[in-house]
Amino acid sequence: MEQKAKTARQRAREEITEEILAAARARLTSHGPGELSLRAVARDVGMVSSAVYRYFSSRDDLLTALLIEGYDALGEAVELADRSVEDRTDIHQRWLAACRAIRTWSIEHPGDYALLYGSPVPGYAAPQDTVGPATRVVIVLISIAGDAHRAGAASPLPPSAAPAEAGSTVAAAMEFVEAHDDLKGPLDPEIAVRTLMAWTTIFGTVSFELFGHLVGSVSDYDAYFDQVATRLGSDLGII
Amino acid sequence: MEQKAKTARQRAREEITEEILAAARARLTSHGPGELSLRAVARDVGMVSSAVYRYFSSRDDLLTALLIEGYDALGEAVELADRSVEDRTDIHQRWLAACRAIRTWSIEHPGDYALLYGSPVPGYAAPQDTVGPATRVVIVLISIAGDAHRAGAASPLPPSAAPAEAGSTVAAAMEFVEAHDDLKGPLDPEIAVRTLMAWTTIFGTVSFELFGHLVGSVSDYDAYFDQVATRLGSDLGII
DNA sequence: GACATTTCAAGAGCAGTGCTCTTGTTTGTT
DNA sequence: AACAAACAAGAGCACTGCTCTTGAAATGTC
Repeated sequence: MEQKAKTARQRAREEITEEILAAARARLTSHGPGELSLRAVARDVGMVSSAVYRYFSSRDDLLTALLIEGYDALGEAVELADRSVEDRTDIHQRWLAACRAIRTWSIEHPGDYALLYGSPVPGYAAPQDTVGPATRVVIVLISIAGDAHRAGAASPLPPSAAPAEAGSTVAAAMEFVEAHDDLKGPLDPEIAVRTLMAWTTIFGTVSFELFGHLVGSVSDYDAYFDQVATRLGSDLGII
Repeated sequence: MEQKAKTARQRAREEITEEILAAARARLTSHGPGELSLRAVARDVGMVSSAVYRYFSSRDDLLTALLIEGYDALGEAVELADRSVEDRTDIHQRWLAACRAIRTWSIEHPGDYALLYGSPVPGYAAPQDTVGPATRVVIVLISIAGDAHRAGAASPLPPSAAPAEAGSTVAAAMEFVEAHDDLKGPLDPEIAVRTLMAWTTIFGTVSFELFGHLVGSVSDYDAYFDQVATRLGSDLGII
């Protein structure tokens, strides 16, 4: 029964916490993560800076909260994009939709993207709470690849010149996949390597686009990204 | 004749400029680019902060100088690695050496790497002076791919599901290559796309390793990188 | 050689930052 | 009503990038 009475203050706390996060998020899209000023977000929500420390024990703490929110938002966008393809056997469309969702979300949230996938603040180690949300994207990619191969897609062959021990280098990833409930069945080492590579290439492409490394090389970023995504799916043997 | 007299002061200027850059570079390796404090480097070289402004008109100016130095250092390391392969027809070794050089340099200079390929400071547009040094790495990769295909390597085929206009998306890159003196001959659009992709994947892999996104997925980073580099060369049709 | 000009280093100062500590007030519990 | 916990505000510390002013060198000119 004290829930309600308690909630009176707790609800205020949650609301203010949310207000702070919203203000921080708003500042994040215009400025970068490094420029996020705790005093500025405090002013935005009409507080004095020291009051914010009752809700977040440090600036890094605030960034961590934003980090988790960001990973979750991106993960949900990608999951939604995959789920939106009604014909679940249309691997090509599912793959393309997931890849495009990554890029679209990133372009729409450049500040968040820089926080998630840009250079981390030195001396700042992302706490364990972030790894769960952070894996949502790659889980979507892996499940698409897994569905494709369970449906009969041929596994890509390792190049003849490849160093021998392909599987052992990504053993951790394969363990993770097999321990994950939503991903059924074991994972071919070659597919594991290829999916990791594809994941890396997608985010490398988005990073290069957002950070300006493709200026002068790529003229049509939308078309280029589709070309990349298609080749990645082809190299994975799934489209 | 006044060169010597003038040089007395100018040489001191150059030396101090170099000292500042060295101190900044030293601080860069331990802390990140965002944390680079102009006042701290001033203290390191025994000056007061305001004196530094005689040598660099702003903090961004200092960062730009470090940016150019970094691109040049990385470019030179990669060029050297390629040149060190005596048998110029051994494309496999050249490709692997160049790829490994990128990773090795990046791991040895994480601060510089974050400056070059991490999230840029918002509102900071890299000036034109940086694009020359910045292209040195990709030029090495393109020249290796070009040598391979001139020596008879088969061009990779675009995937059957690929969107039609492959070449037009990377027309700018192809123009750049054809205008570049050290790169002889025109460039197959498919090779252009594939080389851009490989370049992206290499830096994506290094970024993911340095920024901690592969923790829990990859156990042996050296071996994993070699697996990636080999597959990239294979997808390019050059090894 | 004496004078004038430019270059340089230093200091003070401004507005901003993250963060801590103290003070007074509000809220919730007994 | 009394007490404890939670809270907002302010002052303050050490730091940042950057500007402006002051005084001292080094350089160029007569």
